[in-house]
Amino acid sequence: MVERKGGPAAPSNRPIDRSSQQPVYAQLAERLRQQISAGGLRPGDQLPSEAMLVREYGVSPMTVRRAIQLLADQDVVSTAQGRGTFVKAVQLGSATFDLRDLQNLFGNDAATEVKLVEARFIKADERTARKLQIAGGDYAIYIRRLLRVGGEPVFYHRGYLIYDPARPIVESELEVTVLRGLFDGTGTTLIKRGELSMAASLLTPEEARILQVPLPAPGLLLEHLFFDFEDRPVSWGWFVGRGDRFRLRTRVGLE
Amino acid sequence: MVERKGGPAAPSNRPIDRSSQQPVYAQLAERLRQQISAGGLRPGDQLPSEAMLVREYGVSPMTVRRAIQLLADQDVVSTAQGRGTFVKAVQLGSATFDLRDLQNLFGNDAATEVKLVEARFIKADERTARKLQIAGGDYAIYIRRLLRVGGEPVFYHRGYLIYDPARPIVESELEVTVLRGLFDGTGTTLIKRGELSMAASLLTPEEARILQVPLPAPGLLLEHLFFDFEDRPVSWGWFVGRGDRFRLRTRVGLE
DNA sequence: AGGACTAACTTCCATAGGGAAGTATACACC
DNA sequence: GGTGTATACTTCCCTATGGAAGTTAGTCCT
Repeated sequence: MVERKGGPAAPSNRPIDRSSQQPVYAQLAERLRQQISAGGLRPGDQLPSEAMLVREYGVSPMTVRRAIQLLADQDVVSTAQGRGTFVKAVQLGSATFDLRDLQNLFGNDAATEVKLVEARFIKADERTARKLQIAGGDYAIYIRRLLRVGGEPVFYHRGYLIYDPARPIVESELEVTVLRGLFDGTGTTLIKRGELSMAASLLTPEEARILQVPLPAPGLLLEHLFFDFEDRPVSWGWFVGRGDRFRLRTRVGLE
Repeated sequence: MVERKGGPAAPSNRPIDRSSQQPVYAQLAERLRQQISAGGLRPGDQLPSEAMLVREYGVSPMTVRRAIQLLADQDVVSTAQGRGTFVKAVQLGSATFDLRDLQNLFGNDAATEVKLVEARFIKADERTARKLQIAGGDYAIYIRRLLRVGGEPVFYHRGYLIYDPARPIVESELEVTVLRGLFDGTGTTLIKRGELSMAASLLTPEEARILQVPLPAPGLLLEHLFFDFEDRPVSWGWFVGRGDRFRLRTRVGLE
């Protein structure tokens, strides 16, 4: 048997595939993730130091850092300067629900249709005026829209829009396609930021009628308030979805 | 007036502060973000190329890449090899609700208490057996817990735990403190991954009684299924929160 | 007019090395 | 026995450079 003269430990598995389409740093991150997933490294355990990984896999320090940073971004490991890199335990608190599932409702599928139920001028009541930062009694636009998938009502959307002839957004917001644009970013570019909140509610009689469910019924409420690039409110509204049909899913941990 | 012989455009603002605590790449990212936020760069616009930013700010290419990658991670810009880097429009679909708010309920505040309502053996019914991947009729552990903040009930948690003397997790799961550990990752390290889902529901009479609300009432339902490092189910359960008290918030866009 | 090729851009990847900043530990000293 | 100090380790940051890979626009040839 011939003694290796290389490092103290033999290269853990097969070496990195330099001809692969996948970048080296991604391959390295994948290796480490697999070691954790397979149980070779448990939560709290310290990973080999960057210098060791450099020797072990024969890659440059920056590449190793890049791989570890990737894992840190994904909450798989945590790093502490001067101490080392450690495997993170699963955190329920780090779970994130995103609205991409909801976005998929709009996507691709031609069976999705948005119907404009109503659009008219109203005088803003006290709450609406406060949200839109206009004077009470000023005019705003009130719109109601229904999102149907395969003929079935899924989402009911109501909102108030700023009415200001100097701001062109109103016109485009009335387009039924704008709903979809809001989700995938293809729509108007006049919005700088938005505040969202989600809660469970009881459907009002009107909501239940539109969504065609018997009362009492639960609804998932998604409220949104958008601002333009001058930080002025542009629109305020909310989606109401059937509680029994609507579910957000996510995962924590590995794989 | 003396003509500058440098680049075509003068250094946009003040130069990077090399003595700052904040790393150079972070400062650069912050500058670019501000330019976008102030409206100097609108959605769809192309950012200066990496080479130009290198000249403009007098930093190395890798540092520029780092800054841009940071913005790309945060969905502020998108990059396309060979074409350039562009400012992204606000996407509702990229919004993420995370449970950190919920985690804060447990944190620090001594006014938070977890009360163990019940814990006993049960024979798993068909649905529970399927979720936990055990035989129907096998024993499992059923626990009910109530989370109170400032004396008021906020969350009601029910769950089924695998009963297996060979697996030590059961003991620790019964500890009331484990709920908190699940959120911040300080608890048991035996969990490899989890599947979560969230929906709106009507409170059952039992839930309404425990949460002290009159019927009918909405509830926010958070279901969870955890697996150990052998990919076997460990626990299945769900949190029910008062719909009128419970709200997840988030933001999209800048600032 | 239409198609192949070239040149000039872009982002992306990886290397090699230097130094700053934080942490833990062994060891001499009082 | 405690206290400071030196040392070795860690992650972190930045530089400078070379080339791969993708896109776009123009030029030249047919």
